[in-house]
Amino acid sequence: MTNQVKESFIGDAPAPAALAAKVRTLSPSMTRSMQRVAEAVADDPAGCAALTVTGLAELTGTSEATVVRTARLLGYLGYRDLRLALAGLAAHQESGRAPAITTDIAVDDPIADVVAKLAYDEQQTLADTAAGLDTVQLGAAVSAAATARRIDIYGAGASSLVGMDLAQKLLRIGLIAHAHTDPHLAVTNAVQLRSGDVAIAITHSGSTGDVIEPLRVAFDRGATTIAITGRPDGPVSQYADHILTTSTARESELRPAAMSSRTSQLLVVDCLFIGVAQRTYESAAPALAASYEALAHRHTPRRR
Amino acid sequence: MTNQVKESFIGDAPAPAALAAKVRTLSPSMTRSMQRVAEAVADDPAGCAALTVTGLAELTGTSEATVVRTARLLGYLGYRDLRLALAGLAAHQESGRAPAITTDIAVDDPIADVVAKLAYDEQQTLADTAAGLDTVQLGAAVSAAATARRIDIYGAGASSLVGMDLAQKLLRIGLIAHAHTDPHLAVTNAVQLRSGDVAIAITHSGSTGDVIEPLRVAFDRGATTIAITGRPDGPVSQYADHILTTSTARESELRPAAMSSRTSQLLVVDCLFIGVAQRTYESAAPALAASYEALAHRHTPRRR
DNA sequence: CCGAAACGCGAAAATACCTTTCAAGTGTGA
DNA sequence: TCACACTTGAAAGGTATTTTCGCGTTTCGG
Repeated sequence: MTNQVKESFIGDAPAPAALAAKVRTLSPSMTRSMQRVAEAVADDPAGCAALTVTGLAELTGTSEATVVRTARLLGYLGYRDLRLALAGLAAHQESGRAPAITTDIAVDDPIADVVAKLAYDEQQTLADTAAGLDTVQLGAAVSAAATARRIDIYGAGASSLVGMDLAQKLLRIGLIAHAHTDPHLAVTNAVQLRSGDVAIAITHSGSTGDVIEPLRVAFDRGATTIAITGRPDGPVSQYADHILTTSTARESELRPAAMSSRTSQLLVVDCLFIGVAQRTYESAAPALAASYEALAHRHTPRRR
Repeated sequence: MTNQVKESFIGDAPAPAALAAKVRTLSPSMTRSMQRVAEAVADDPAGCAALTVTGLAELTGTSEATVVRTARLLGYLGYRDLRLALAGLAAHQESGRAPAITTDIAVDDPIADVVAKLAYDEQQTLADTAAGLDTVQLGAAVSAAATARRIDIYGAGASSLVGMDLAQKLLRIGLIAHAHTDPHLAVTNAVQLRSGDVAIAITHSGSTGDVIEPLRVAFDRGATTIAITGRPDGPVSQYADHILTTSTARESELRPAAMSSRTSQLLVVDCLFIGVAQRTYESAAPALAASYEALAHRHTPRRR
């Protein structure tokens, strides 16, 4: 039995092009030696594809066991599987050579460079997120949200804004959505949830207690729970029926993780929203039109 | 001895994409069973890449030995080598069918296409924004904000979230910033502003009365005013000392302008923030570190 | 039509490769 | 300082691939 689908609960998408991104996402949860292996693989996929387990183990100064463990963590069945993916990736990058080297944003960068670097980084983040997003999970999340009686959203800090953004949009197409910012009220409200309701937790770190707690309660109450997180192996996933992974961009001193993760989260949220809007098109379209119409009156006429 | 170069006089190049052609060329010099194997490989490279020698042997009704012999004849070191090449080839042809990401998002697009299109659109928006952003205006805005006694931010609807995002970040580096959502309170507060203060209005349409009004008051009071808008010719610009232009992405029925403008606004806001952080690095760095430290304690430990 | 030689082919042995287990090493918190 | 949990590589255990070997078949000269 070669093709058994022994999918792992954590990372399961074979990830075609987004390997580098995946390495970055999972890197924090890796041990030192695993990181060495992952790094080698991300650095030179083509080269590694030519190596056997033993070869890669020697190259990275680790053992075969570690190599296999790393492959598993990255979502593959084993090293053999990873190697095949690597071969595919190598063929890919051979055709589309994109150098695009960007250095970190420095304190003394002129403003024009800041704009360019920031824009490039965010574009990269979007590409990574799109590539790494599990469409099956997303589809499931969309289905749940589209038919939900009510949707509760939890987020803290920067993520709370993403939650509000989602809530705003869902409300616009006539769904009952609410973004909670107060953790106490969130829990209090979560108790009211039951099967047929949907709870969405947004946390980059995957371990924000204030967000996990209401999700846990919702989960226990039988609601369908969704986690949007950059750490799919984090505690939040315990209570999530569907996990949507955001990508982790490089962060620097001037650009904390909270900031770069937002871009990724917003893309995921937008996808979720569009998906839901598609499913509920009959009611969504008129609702959108109506809200647009209502807003038009709040604009002052444009002077020419 | 695995890698002995027992060269075959006929074909020796690993043949990247021209596998089908090679099969046809070599076909006459193959025995019947080898032809069956070669045919299977040429027909469905991706499928074969997923099979082991044994699997492919069974599929073609031949033996492992024959499969290996065929691989050799095709110019590979063995079946393992062929399989890797096959994987690469499969990845290639997969990338061939792009989901026509330039078209609008349709109601019946599969979820995977939605993700691709959305990501592509947002990337485009970022590029446009970065290209169209006036760095002189941005520099001036940064200077004003970096030295401001206090910063008030106005936004309505989706833009209010962008305002909050900016306020959150400025607060994190020790500046006094406040994002107003209530138009009445915004005006009431704007009255307090004076020279040395900064007011920022965020409006995509450039004509949102609720946002223009407080900016006007601030302007009249002598504060430095900044407008972040997609319509630099709109009414809001009358009262803005510095205008930062966001780009307008294509909008469609499923994707209202409010949604696509957000990406652009956030990039501008990020640039503004980074600029300010650079200028106030001495105080910003420790403040960032402190807020990071404070948050660390709100994370539940990660289960391994 | 017959027999010998060459060839095609697959079963099974041999090998290389991958995976799992396990125990020793290492750091960490009480 | 001890106990505990986590890392890690060595080695055992399985699979997949390659090689060997010999049987059956075809071919061709007599």
